[in-house]
Amino acid sequence: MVTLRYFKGLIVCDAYAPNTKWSDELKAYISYAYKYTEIKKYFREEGIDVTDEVFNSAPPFPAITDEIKLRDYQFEALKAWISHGKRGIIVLPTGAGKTVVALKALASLRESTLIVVPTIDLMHQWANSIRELLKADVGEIGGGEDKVSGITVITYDSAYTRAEELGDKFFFIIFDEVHHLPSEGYSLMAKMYAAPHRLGLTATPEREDGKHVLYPDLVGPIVYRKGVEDFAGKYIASFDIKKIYVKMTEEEEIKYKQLRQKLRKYLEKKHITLRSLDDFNKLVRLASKDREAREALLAWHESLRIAVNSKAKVEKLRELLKEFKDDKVIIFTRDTQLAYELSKLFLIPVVTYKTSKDERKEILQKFRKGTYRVIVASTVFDEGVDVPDANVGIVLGGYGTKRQYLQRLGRLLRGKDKNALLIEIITKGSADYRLSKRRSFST
DNA sequence: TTGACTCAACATCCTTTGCTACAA
DNA sequence: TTGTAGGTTTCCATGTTGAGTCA
Repeated sequence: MVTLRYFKGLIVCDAYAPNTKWSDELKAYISYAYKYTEIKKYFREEGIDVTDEVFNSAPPFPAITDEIKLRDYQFEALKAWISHGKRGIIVLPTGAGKTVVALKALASLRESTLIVVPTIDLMHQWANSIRELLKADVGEIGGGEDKVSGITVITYDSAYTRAEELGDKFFFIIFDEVHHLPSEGYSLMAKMYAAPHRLGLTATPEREDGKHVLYPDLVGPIVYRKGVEDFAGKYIASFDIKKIYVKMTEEEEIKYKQLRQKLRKYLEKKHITLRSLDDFNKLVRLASKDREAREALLAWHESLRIAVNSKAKVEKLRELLKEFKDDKVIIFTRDTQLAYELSKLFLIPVVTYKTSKDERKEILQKFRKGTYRVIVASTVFDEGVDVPDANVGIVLGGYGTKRQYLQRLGRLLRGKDKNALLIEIITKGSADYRLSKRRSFST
């Protein structure tokens, strides 16, 4: 006879099982809570009786009304997840209804559920969807709210700081925007919850740091995947992508070359070749001690800024704003400085992380109503913000990641009646061109 | 409750154009 | 002569968010 208990993010048992280790402090074998299912299965297979006290304090599942109708692909996704033992990740593009699939899973499981989301905005959005679609009572934790219920929505940060206390209260855990999960702190959090049933949702599972390989251990494998190209024109708007190339001014080009030269000289001197991210990090480490390295790195930053924010882009933008004078347009920049400059120059509202909550809300509302036709944003809208439909997006600058690119495109695809257009303005012969190539759609 | 602050965590950051020292 | 590793176990900048604190 073996007893399984939960203690502060750990499963505690009085006999050995694979994945456990002896704890002198607790005088028992322990493991991170997420190994709960495996441990229990092991004892069962060994013919050992198990007294399971792990979920003794789980809140009851509330009364719900389930009238959710799934589209074909949503049903397929759900089926795939169930057939993988109710563990795994569903990849669907923005606007294809990931939330609905998750709510259907929740409604069919009827187990106490925790939904983990990256922002407070998303927390409220999920809670509202649950109230509307399931007519259920819902708890919220984060952003000043603190109510645990049989269905609870929580921020990643709160899920992390309160993992010890909440890890034994939910059988089912949903990670929205699951690409956040593999980071150091959050992956530890995922291990401290005992929930045997796990569902991850994202449009963009791949991470720049390669840590997406951790998914199978933390959540389960990718069980269903569809991209934006599978749905364009059907469930989300059809779209076109247009690239416009511009050149730096003579002045910019001279400055750009000077800065690049500075970087190159330093790299040559130190026999460093920038071939991988590791090489780059080497330079960053050097810059913390070596003044010359720091200057070389600053030169790199500055050269990138010049290329990404070139004057020709602004002039091209002026033309485009005239051309699309009847459309709803979002302009995306890489840094806040350019966002504010464009706001001043074209007299359009701007949203960055410096914009107050109230002001942001007001701007988005007016954009939704049509009072504002054009808005400019830095990288704030890249994720988790419910941005009203626009049909034209103009990218002046961004990262070299597919994730950001897809997320920005996703901002335009919410409404399916209009054809969306994403225009990228790129500075030729510069680092900006390489960034654009890296994030480019056709891999 | 709010507002203004600070702090911590997370994400991005590369692709050019083969050196030097040391061990086997 | 040929092959291989080249730093320490953390972070040059900027952008973004959530949580916590204090008035």
